[in-house]
Amino acid sequence: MSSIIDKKMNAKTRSFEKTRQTLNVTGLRVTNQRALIMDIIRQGDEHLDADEVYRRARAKQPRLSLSTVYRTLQALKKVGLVEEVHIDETRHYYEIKPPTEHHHLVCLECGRVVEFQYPLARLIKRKVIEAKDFEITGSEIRMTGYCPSCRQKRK
Amino acid sequence: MSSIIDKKMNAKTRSFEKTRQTLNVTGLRVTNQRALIMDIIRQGDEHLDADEVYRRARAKQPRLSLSTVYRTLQALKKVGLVEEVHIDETRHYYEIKPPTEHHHLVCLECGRVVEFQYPLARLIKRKVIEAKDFEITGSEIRMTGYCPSCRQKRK
DNA sequence: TACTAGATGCAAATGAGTAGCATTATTGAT
DNA sequence: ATCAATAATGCTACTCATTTGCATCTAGTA
Repeated sequence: MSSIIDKKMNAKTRSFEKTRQTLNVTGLRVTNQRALIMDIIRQGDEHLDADEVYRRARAKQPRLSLSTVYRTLQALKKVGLVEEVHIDETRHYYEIKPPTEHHHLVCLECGRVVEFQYPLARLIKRKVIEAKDFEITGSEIRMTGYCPSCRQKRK
Repeated sequence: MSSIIDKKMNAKTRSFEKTRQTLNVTGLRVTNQRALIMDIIRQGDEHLDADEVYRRARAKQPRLSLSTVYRTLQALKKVGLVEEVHIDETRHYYEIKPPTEHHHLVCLECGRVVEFQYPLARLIKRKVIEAKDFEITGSEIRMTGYCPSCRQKRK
């Protein structure tokens, strides 16, 4: 039975279904809005802010409201499915919680964001935990500077 | 002549004068408002947000406006005299640009902020520069977690 | 001392994020 | 499959940090 369904499903539907599965185990109710929002973040190659998620989501579900986007983002963050990143100071961005730790490098000129890997956790966490006796739940490195092409232009 | 003045000056006046000197070399005009604001940040042991700076400043100069605080903070940041730190997501905090690199550890429960030293620059910058060819101008680590006393309470 | 660009004060605007509340939809039990 | 309980949604109105426009003032300089 599910094989028939499988054959009918295109790539998009399948991704959507997978998202529903994922949501299901979190205890959150599985609504179309949530599945859609999460799907958008999963598909989104860049970091998306609430408004961009909203714009993309409305293309599919015009009645969806911005509050729902905000609330869903908070909910997904709380259950650990998405991560909130602080790339610039004016808004929050979201990405699917990544399996490998990475951080962000922001060009002050053009705003381009480059990710870089760095095992901050392993190196620093232990020291900080020992020294300050904190229980660490999250860590983020944000570096700012100028990307190659902008550096060129400035000269 | 200056010796007479020196004798008349109390600690506060002296700090204020020092601040004027500092401002003078930046090319920024030395106004009472700016000297006062910078002085407040210098004296402030904690991290201050714009509103707290405003409150403290008005005690001395009641006519000073909040816009001036914001504009001054931006100006001081631009010339590199103060640093903007992103401890929580709702507002910006400011501190005198420190000689030794340090970062912040925020308790998610009580909001307490603990600084910790870590030579991020030396360790990571080189790698990032090599790998991504960025020119790095600033870096910030923000770790979140639970401080000892809040951890206690949670149990 | 007079000029002038840069700084200030005030008030109004902006914009991200939140909250209240009536309506709707999901889920677990019947 | 139906239904009640309750979580989620869609509005709209709000909050609150930060910004902006503009008339006025003032520090630095000729």
